[in-house]
Amino acid sequence: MRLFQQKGFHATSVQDLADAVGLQKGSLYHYINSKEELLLRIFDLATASLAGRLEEIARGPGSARQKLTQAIRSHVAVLTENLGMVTIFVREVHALAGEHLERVRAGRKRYTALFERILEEGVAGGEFRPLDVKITALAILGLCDSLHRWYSPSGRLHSAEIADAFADMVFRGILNSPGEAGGR
Amino acid sequence: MRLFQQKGFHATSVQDLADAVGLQKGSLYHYINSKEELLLRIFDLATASLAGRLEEIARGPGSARQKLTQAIRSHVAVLTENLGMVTIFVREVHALAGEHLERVRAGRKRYTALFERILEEGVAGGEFRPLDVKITALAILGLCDSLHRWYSPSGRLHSAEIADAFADMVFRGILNSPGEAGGR
Amino acid sequence: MRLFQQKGFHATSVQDLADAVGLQKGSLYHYINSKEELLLRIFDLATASLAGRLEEIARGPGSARQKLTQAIRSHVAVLTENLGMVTIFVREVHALAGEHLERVRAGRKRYTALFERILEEGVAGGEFRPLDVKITALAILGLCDSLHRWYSPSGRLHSAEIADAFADMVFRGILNSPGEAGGR
Amino acid sequence: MRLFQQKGFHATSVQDLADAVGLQKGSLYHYINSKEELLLRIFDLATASLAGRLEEIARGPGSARQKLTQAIRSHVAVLTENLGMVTIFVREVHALAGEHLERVRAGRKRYTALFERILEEGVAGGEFRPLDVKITALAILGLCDSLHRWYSPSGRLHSAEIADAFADMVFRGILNSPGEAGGR
DNA sequence: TATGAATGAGGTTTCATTCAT
DNA sequence: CATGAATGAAACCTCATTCAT
Repeated sequence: MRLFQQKGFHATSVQDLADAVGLQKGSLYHYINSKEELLLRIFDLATASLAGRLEEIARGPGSARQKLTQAIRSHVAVLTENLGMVTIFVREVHALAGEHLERVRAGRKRYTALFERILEEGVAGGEFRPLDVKITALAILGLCDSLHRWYSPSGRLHSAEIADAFADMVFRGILNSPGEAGGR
Repeated sequence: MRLFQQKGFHATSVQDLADAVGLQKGSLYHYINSKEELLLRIFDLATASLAGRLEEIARGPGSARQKLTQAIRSHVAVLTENLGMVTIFVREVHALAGEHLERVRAGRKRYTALFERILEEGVAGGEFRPLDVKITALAILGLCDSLHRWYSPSGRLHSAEIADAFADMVFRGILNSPGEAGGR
Repeated sequence: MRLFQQKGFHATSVQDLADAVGLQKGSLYHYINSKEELLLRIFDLATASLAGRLEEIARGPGSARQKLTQAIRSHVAVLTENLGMVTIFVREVHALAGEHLERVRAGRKRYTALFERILEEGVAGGEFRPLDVKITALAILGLCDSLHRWYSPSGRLHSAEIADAFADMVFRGILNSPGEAGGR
Repeated sequence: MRLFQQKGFHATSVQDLADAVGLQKGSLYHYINSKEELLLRIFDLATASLAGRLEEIARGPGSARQKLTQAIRSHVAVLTENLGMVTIFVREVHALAGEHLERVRAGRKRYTALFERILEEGVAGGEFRPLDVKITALAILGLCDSLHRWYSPSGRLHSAEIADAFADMVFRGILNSPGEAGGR
């Protein structure tokens, strides 16, 4: 992961990988079938990490706002705890091909769909404004994913704070509207 | 651009490029010095396209809210009109190296800084809530850039509509707050 | 060595080298890092072969004339025993670049310096006429190196005979001076 | 010549040559038929420069010693006045092929043969010791050619002085033989 | 006389992968 | 479990040369 994140998938050679784990190139092939398969494993891992918590949240109790707050927190947590993994997840989709690509795209679609469902609930229940849920779901994810460009574990902000800032932005926007004061 | 967008930079061979323009591999090198230089040109073009309009907006008159609305519109317009170019811009930064990488990163930083400046104005003038402008700027851009994952010129939504939806989201969030009704 | 000697470094392709050792082009790169590195190895080998014996001779006992005789014999021996290597050494210096070139030039300089030292000793001790030792050292080496243009292991003259002929020439010149009769 | 001398024939591209004369690559081909032909011209020029004076000297009057002195002077003069040309002449023979190579080798052989004839005269007339004239001719040329490794037009020694030093070395060797004092 | 676009072969090198040991 | 030699395709790039304009 470290290598794929730092150098990119194509720029990382099997030799680099072997060096990193202290093996010869050939020996690596006892553990993987191909370099692409290794990438796929990372994608599967990322997909599972992301989807795991979110499904519970989506199915669970609570208002749409509460669910979305939790979903954002969960998403941000996975991102901050697995920065390398998620960077790869965001950046290297097009390094996959054929079936592998399909599999990953399907996983992504399912994940986005969970966000869409929460948004639909909120719109239906009047909590959220009438929204284009498809676009909004992607926009929220795009907003959160911006993290991978600046987040550093040693930075000043912690995962929870970032998640709250993002949630604030998503729910209330950036305008200074005196009418509604904080409160979640 | 088409090839880099569809296959990715590394997966596009010079042979592919030559075929696409109906030349021999070698002949291509009358027009470029290296494959990376070709990518760099795309980045420079993208940087210029994005920064061009934004600088006028940031310097121009109007409230912070008006400026940010225009900035988002401009950004979205460039994205929708140059989907291929921007996709490359977003995806292939790490295919550059050394000086080239520095140049592009610097361009990006300047662009983000313009957004930050508008946000600062808005916060100082009380238009916007107190915000972490750095994070918010990146979040807004991340939100807008999500476009490149789903936008199609032949789709149902036009550039301006999308920009307005994004601006709404950025300013007012997604909550159904009866207090503040639309109005920009 | 054979190929570099026969065709010259630039005219020898990696394909030629691979064919010669019965490998694929790519396989060759398990043993070398680059074609130039291969050339460098030959230079290092030649430098070592030449310098090895000469240092002992220069440091050892004996008159300057004895030392120079031995030095010429040693030089000629290395030449005749490693004709290919030395031909490359003489001909292909300018195929190296940067650090490599420096390294080889430094080695050459050290080697020439040993000849200069012997000449200085001889001049100081009155054995040799007052000489420009720098020029004379190079001239002697140039004289000896002419070998690589005509020597053949199967030829009529053996290494030792050639060395003696060269030494005679160097010490006594070609004039028929009845005063000094042979004798070394 | 400058380029071939500085970078070597193979390392000099037709582009380099065109740049140096302020033309486009294509335009150069109004003046030459091929890069190799250009090299050949240099060889022909060098051959002519060297052979020109020497033939007169060899045919002319005078003792063998006088003729050889003049031959060395002439050779050294051509070298010092055309350093680039001669460097190429010495270094790049193997860049030629086929007929061209034959032509140059033949020219060289004729040139060496003139030296051999002078040596034969000297040996027959008792001026020179009994010598292997073939080897000696090449040795003398090797000795003189060493010039191209260190001579600089701006250096301290002039062509004539160098030629005299070489002639001294060739005739009398380097030994301090009190019997024969200088005198040419 | 000069251009510069185009060629096409060939250059060196890298790479993911295989496999006998 | 590990090696490392070997593969062979493909990568990017350079080059001498040609030719219509």
